[in-house]
Amino acid sequence: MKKIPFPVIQRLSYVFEIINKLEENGIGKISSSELGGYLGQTAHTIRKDIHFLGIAGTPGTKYEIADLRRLLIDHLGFGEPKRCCIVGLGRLGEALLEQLLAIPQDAFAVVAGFDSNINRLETIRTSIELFPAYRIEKTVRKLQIELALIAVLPQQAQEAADRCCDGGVRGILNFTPAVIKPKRKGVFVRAVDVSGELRILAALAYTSTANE
Amino acid sequence: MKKIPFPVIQRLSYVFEIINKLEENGIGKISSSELGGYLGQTAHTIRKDIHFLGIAGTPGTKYEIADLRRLLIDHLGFGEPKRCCIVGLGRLGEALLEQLLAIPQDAFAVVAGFDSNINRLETIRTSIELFPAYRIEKTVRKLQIELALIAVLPQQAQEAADRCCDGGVRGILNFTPAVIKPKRKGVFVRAVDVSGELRILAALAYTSTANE
DNA sequence: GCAATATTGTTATTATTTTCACATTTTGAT
DNA sequence: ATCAAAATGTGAAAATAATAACAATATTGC
Repeated sequence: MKKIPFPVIQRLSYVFEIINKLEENGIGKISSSELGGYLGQTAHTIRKDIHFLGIAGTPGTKYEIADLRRLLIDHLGFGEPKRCCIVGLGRLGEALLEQLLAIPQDAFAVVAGFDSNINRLETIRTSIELFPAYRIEKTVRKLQIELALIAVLPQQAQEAADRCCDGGVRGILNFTPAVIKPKRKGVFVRAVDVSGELRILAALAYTSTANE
Repeated sequence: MKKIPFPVIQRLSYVFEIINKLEENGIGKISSSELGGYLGQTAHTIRKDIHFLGIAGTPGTKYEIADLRRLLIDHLGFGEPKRCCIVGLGRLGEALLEQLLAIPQDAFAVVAGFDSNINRLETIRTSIELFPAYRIEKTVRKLQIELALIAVLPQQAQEAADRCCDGGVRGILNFTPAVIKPKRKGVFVRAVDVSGELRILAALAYTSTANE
């Protein structure tokens, strides 16, 4: 199987999100140009992307959403819900938990939360199981958690990530300003860097006007 | 002036963050390979990136951080602090506020917060000024706010963004799952899409093992 | 039935981005 | 002084990604 380039993975992930919503609304077919509209891309790009999954439709007809969905599940692993945990249940961690539980999606299941402050664990009311931080490794392994959201203090971010790696997660989403390096090979890290994003926005706005 | 490609802007934004931290620690020089280490990039890439800013150093010597800083300020507009506001002060908005105020940085100044719930405005204790949502446009204009963080409910995201656009912001950072389209030309939008990021992580992990 | 239209599959082209290679220059040790 | 090591500037090459072009196929309306 040929490796799928990252930008393609990015777009196809979004395509999956879109067709799921459309399917809920009872829509059964969609064209590459329609998808392009949702993504802000051309129909060419979409077709090329889909082509990485193999043949998905027949010329002259739109794509069957069910077929697309099946291909995306097979090639990108969007099958059974991925088990996630949230490490750090401060304001941010709680907000993330709320957001993820609010969206009715079968793609992700938040199955555990961790915090180093025991008192904190007792004050939070939620449907998921909560554990003290020292039990991250064992719990991650036991519950077969694949993805971890890190929302602790920046100073504790690397340690939290290390414990998740030890437990066997496959991906880490880092919400702290600290840089996290995966302890094991095969663990992917992505960062949600608020001030970094702001800086990029500022630079985009500046360079777009400075050029005139 | 030649247009700077987006990936370069992204990396240079990060470089700015790094050299600021180093400068605080009293470090005055840095090499392209050291910077590359921080960014997970090669020295070649870094040099090429810096080259978009013009000549920054002299062969044989490392880069003077002060010079780099000056160039980044001139070309990417990282000069005076950018004024920001947060729209939506639920758990997420409050967490963002906390995070931005906690990091001692002169790059961004959060100068206003908005929420449609008046009671909410009275219960939050913070150093910044708070306003009801209907005053977004006027306040943004009056305080010359350039960047807006949108943390409202998804259903209200587009409307909140529209008001910010009317007030004259230059960039919007969208924390809701909803897709926001800028009302005016010249306004940049970036999204912090948690489930999207999770999906990408899941796909990366899946494709990396499926290939073996 | 047939032409017109819309749609996908596929190849080719172009543009962009990354990587490499090397000349030039400074620093520092011997 | 001289040589080696390390660092930047810069142009070329390679890899990657986006865009375009077009052939093949189905649908629709008449």
